Amino acid sequence: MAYRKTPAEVRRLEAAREHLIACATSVVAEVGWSQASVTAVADAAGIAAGSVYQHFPSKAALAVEVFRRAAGREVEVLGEVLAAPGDPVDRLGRGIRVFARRALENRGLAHALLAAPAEPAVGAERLDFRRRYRALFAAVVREGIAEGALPEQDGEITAAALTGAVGEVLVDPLGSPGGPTTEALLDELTALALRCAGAP
Amino acid sequence: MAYRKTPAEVRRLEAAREHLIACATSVVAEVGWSQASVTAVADAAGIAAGSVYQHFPSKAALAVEVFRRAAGREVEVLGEVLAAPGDPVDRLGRGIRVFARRALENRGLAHALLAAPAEPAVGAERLDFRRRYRALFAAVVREGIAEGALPEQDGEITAAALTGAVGEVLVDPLGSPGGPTTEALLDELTALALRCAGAP
DNA sequence: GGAAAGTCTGAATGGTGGTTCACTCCTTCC
DNA sequence: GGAAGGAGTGAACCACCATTCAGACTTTCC
Repeated sequence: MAYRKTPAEVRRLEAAREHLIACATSVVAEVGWSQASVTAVADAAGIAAGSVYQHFPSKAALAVEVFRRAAGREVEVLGEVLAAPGDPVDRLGRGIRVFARRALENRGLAHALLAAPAEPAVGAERLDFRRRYRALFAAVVREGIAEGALPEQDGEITAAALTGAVGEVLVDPLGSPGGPTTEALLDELTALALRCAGAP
Repeated sequence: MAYRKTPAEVRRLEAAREHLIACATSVVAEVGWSQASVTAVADAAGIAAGSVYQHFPSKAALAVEVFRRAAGREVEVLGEVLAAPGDPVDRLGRGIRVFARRALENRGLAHALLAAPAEPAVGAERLDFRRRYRALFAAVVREGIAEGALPEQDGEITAAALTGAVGEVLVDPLGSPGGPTTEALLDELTALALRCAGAP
């Protein structure tokens, strides 16, 4: 064996991979999955198209990685807010607010995660993502019911509705033009979500 | 001029076009937009691929027509229910029920209209479709507010949320397997929607 | 320094699917 | 009946991308 990867070399490769993922994420957030060709992504990362295949076996694999990273961050943040100690209804409101604020702050990415047309592999990932969101919301709703703060209801359905409602409000051009300010939109959305769950 | 279209001929062409649209709609409902190739649609209609271009200038034009027809029917039905005379809150509940029931009865089509990946032209049509749905719901919500039956709120946002909520609950695999019955799901969804709008 | 073993490149390859077009078949009208 | 012109056909065409691969360039290790 005349070649063993030196730690520096390993780090360099790792960094290149991360850089590629980061650039791909930007491209996707800007132009959507369908326009994010291998060439476009490679160009953005400053490498040749062929080099993408040093890091990922296929375009789909890269896309899935991009999705997982971004979605994972979101789920994690939401999970922390919802799992904090305190009144379930308060936490639900704060969770909605965080979910919505983050989406509004990075609309492109939010759109990519929630709605933008994508290849099947990413679509499957997205289902999982929504399911995880749903599970988080459902848990808090159930807690609220147990405490008597929320009326009897199917937590799963309410959770799905919350995800859908926030997604719909955000994805469509409601928040951009002459519409309400971000803060007003967040207030309205939070109030709506609490009504939706049946909070007084 | 040695050829003027006879009425019978015109009717025959019209029928062929309608037949093509109907078959295309079925194909789309069954396999989604992305799998509905020109060849697949033509096969379903029993004509050659090239013949599609006798009726439509491009695949996108056919897709848009298919979408418009189906979406138009839905908007019309919902519009009738929501515009009926009577208590706004009642009408809202009935509207949600109709929206949801129709979607559950033809899941494939509902999925195609609401969520399935599609080419940009169809995507644009879909935005319009959702906007029309929103406008219908928003009008009823505003009526409810004016009558004092619903609390103060931004009708547009509530309407968007209702659309998103119903869509999310329906599109994802919530209603198919061991989940609740259709009727139970409809009840739950209606209750949720009314809570969402702030009905007592 | 130089051989071995990578990494990187980007033009060529291949598959997919919408669109075209030369041709056949059918309807109209004299 | 037959000329004129539209409708229908389906194989060929073409554009678009993901993917590959032979060669150029780099790094490792003796």
